[in-house]
Amino acid sequence: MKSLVEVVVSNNSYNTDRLFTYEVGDDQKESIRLGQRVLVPFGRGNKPVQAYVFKILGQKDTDFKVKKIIEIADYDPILTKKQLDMVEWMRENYICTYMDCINAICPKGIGLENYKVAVLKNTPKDPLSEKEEIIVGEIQKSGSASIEKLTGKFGSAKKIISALEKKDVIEIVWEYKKLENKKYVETVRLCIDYEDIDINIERLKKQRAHKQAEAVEFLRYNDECIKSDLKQITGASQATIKSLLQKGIVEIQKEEYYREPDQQDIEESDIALNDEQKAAVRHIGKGFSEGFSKPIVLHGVTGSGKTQVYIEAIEKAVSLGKECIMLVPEIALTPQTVSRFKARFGEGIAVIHSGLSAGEKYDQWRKMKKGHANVCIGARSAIFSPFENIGIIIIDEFHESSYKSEMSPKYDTIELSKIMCNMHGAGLVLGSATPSVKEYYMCKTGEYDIIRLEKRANNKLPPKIELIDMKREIDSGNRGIFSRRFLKLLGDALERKEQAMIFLNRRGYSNFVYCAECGFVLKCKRCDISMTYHKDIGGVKCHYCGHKEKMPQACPECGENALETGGMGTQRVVDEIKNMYPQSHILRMDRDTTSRKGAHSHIIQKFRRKEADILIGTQMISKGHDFPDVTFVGVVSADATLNYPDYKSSEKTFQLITQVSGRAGRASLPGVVALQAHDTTHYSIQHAKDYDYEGFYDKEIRLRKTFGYEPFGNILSIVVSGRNKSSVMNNIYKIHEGMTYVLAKKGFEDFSFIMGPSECPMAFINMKHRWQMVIRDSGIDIEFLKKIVRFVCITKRSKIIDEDVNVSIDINPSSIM
DNA sequence: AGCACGCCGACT
DNA sequence: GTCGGCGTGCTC
Repeated sequence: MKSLVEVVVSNNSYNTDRLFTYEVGDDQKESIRLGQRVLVPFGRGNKPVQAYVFKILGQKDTDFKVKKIIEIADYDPILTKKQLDMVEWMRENYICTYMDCINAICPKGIGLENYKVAVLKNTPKDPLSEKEEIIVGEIQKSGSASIEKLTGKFGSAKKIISALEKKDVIEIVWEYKKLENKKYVETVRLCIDYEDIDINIERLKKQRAHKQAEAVEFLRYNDECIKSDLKQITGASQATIKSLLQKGIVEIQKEEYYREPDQQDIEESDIALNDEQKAAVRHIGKGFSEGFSKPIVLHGVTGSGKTQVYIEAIEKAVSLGKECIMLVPEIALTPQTVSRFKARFGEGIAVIHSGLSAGEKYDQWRKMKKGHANVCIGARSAIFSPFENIGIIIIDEFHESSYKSEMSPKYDTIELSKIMCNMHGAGLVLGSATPSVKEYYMCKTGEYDIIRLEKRANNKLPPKIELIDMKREIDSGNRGIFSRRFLKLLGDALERKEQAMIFLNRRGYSNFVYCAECGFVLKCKRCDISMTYHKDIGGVKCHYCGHKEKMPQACPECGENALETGGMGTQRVVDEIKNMYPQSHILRMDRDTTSRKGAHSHIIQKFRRKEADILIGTQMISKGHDFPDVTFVGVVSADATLNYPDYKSSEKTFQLITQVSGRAGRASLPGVVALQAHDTTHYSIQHAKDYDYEGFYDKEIRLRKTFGYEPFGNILSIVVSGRNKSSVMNNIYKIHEGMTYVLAKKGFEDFSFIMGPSECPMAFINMKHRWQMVIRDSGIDIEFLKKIVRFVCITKRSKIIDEDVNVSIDINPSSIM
């Protein structure tokens, strides 16, 4: 009988994606716990690897040999018990490995470095060669030497080392080093009595230790000074402080320090709630006393003050001693929300988003883990906050596609939130002005609760939306980007010294470059995508792989000097507006102008301070920002996103128009929206124009039902990608074959629910060919389907699929391009 | 993944 | 006869 545990071993191999049994040593029995990180010998070479304790089996016997845990890596479990359950669930449902899930949940920066070292074993029986002597000497110097260093130092070390090993002179063993990315702040303080300070200073001066005397002088009035500050202010060096330390004059204290990512200006804004908001807070609050039975959708028009409702609900949870998670689409985009939360909850806030470095993320994680933060605000990965007792999870703008992960595991944050809430007995609030059709359907069927906020918080009417038919504009001779009405409304706003926003969901200057002579279109060398012209850099860029090139002088195909640009992007809009309104100050916000850290909030701040009249941008300008002086919003091409071969494109268009329109007239001034479109008859544009969510929903849900899309059915996509096209094709067919083989064995004859294999609509991206299979769950149980996909693509992966391709599995993908 | 084992060709 | 090339398969 041995004391046994089951662990998940940390390596990214599909072949080791299962639980392994290890023995717990007698000295470890006391401290072993679920979710802990341990170090285990693994494989034939007994290489030490990290592992995570998933099950504690207790006293058991096994019919196979077990190894012993080397050590417990950290006393406090990295994963909570609930997170372990979450890992199991994700692995099962998103068809991925244990480690895919653990990597998504755990912060980076707690790692392990492995290396082989040579140590001396026996004194040699026979005399050694000259080279062997050198190596042995090197090992002797410090008792052990890493193989890597030895081979780096001496070219032929590898051969000699193995010869020495064979002679039993040395032994190769594994060593490891724990990598910890903690930041400490060191504070210096005097540890002599106040009365003795002068005596000490005198003594130091006599010793001609002026720098030290100066430092002591400074500390007399500034006790507990941060070491780096002390150095900077008094000019003291490391040596100065060290000798003071040795003389026993000062002491240094190490404290854990949490890097605080962005020190935003914190603005206090305590707004009194209106009746609707109060009712919403009451409704949510009821859950804390009566229990939360179902998710709550908070459907509030833009500007209805949803954030204030969130704050009140979180306040309530905090006062009950519970923890809260507040999810936002992309935190870098909503600094205002963060600062409002910071104003209300102060130090107890942890902030997680993609702009943070690994170290900063780790710090925020520890802050929560240690209970120094009880509210986490962040992008989708904040759902993995290591809280033990969650009271409420809020997802703001929950319809946003950024809540679906792009990387394996391709999780759906809303789905995970539901599971988390069930485990913690917490409430789930989904807020949006434009709920996704799927979730709204759940409200209709009664699976979700719904609260409506129909009034804008300031009681203002929403801005009037004017729909402008660009076809008619062309017919009447205007071939420009902007209609006359658009320019009139923009000009009016500028004349009144108010601000304007212009939205176009495409960056760059123009989205394709073509030859007027032969019709050739410039495409990316790495992708099968047309290049976008960027006037500011005088070159073309590929928006899929980031590849940049100079703009060619002549057509690469026919050699004629006839290259022209077509289509438009934000840069061209800026150019044209600048031409028409030379006096106006224009800011552009898109991925090109915000790539630098902090550039995003810089632009926002500038526009808020009214240092510019017009803000031109993409998606980024559409959400969350509150600019009180914006009275005009222009949408250059409302139907641009409508023609994608994607079943969600209508929904996305409706949402985008509604969100953008909501930017106008948020304060006392009335707003107006100019909506330009070539196809003005489309239902998503028509309903968006009238703020008619219900009308849009009715139409959309009928279409979804007809075609069996969400929420009436599920889609599972398998994409194989790789550099070698024939290998990609070969492998997707092997997966297809593997699946149909298993299905046939289970009695299936009709495989019409599997579409493809076929080339992806975007068939070549970043030097990789892409082929896909799209599977619908009509006539087959989705859980059964997942099991088969797992068997073929994960369990039997190395038997079926070649090494040179990547397989990506996505359940209900947000797009099948 | 990463390592050991093992089977084969090129060399002392 | 032996060294080391990489193909194969296993990891508690």
